[in-house]
Amino acid sequence: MPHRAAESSEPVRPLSRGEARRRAFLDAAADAFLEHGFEAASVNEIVRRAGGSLATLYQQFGSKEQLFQAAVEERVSRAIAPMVHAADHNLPIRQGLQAIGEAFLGALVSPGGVAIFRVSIGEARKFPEVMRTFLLTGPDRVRQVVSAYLAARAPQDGCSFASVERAADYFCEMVRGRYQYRALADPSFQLSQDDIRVHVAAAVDFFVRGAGGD
Amino acid sequence: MPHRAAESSEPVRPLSRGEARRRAFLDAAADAFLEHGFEAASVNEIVRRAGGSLATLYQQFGSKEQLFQAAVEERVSRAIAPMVHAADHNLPIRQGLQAIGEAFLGALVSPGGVAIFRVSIGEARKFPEVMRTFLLTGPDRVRQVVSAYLAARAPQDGCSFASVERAADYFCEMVRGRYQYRALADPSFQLSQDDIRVHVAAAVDFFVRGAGGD
DNA sequence: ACTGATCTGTAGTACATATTACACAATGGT
DNA sequence: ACCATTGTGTAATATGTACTACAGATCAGT
Repeated sequence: MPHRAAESSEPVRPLSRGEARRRAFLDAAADAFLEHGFEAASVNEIVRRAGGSLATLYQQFGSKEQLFQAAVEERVSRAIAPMVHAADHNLPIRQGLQAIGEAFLGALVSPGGVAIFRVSIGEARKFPEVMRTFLLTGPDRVRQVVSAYLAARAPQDGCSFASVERAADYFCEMVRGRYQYRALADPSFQLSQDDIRVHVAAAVDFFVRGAGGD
Repeated sequence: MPHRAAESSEPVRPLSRGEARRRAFLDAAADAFLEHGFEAASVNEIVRRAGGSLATLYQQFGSKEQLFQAAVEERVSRAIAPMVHAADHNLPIRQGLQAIGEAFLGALVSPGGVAIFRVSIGEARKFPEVMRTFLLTGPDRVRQVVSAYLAARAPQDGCSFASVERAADYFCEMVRGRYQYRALADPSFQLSQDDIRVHVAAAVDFFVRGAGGD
């Protein structure tokens, strides 16, 4: 037994080399799965792109299913991070919602966001865990951010709601609007920063006036 | 050449027998594709369920792709029909929106609706036509119905909008809310008729008050 | 530089599945 | 009742792909 390693059940730091390969595999796998879906993506193709060896991949992940799960979940949680920082409780209601809404809609219609959405939903029956992760770290997290912001800021701006959670829900769905559908249907569909601003501003206006603000 | 058939290029009525087989194929195919997705569904399994013969299926549809397209598109357009009849321009705004909203949300979270949504989006990259059909006969159609209803009825109930189309968009998205996500994530998720009523009523309330009604 | 472990490259296995070929049975108009 | 057309059953082809086996290269710690 090693005398310097921690006596706990830690995996003894299989760090540098294996970890690098693992990262490369995960990245290539996420690309392939997000582009083609689970069934249509080929493991050999993933290895070819990642540069490693098929044997190593199977030693590290065990099966195509587990690789899919790991790759997509990692990509999901990474894509959401920037959105959380858009909430600033010191901004007045219209500006605050505008900032959150723009970050949200921008992520939704980005190619990466569309791909994640598509594959999470498309494979949800075979991989309920992936869908669960997507929901928890995606829509639910955003709703939570909006909800916290509304609770903290809405009263001093004259807005009130029967239920803050429901109001946050409504706001998120209004921002999504039809644009996510369009992006899902047409890969060439793009929203400029201006489009996003305008659409979010309209939603904020409808929302704030409905809640008694201004 | 037959002396009674039209001299045009009509397919000479291959009616009764072929049409019956065709229906059976389409139905079994839709079931399989909606359950497993395009890649994972097996043509042999479809034939086994439909009862016909593999050769006939290929003679009628040509390929798995074309079968998928025909089967899913037919199922899509059939699922939407009942929703259109929920719009009654003589009902006052709250009742009218309530009726449309209940029909909409009920269809969205029904097992069939969830399956159609999942497969349309999941296979949208490989089958953009299916996604297009889904959008046109589904969300777009509902928005159109809501939009027409609002334009016809909102003024006499004291509601006004900067843009009727956008307002219709918002209403539809508010009704969807988080429930469609939940249904997508959890196959056992169900909404009772009461749940639907309550959720739609809350959305109608928020929407009508935001638009200056009541 | 040496050694034990880990990664690499290639090739092979097992299996599933879309698609076709062909001989035979059922059908429907006359 | 006949006959051409169309559906049926089975089996074969061809291809792709997940996964494994194994010999050799590459690395990390001493």
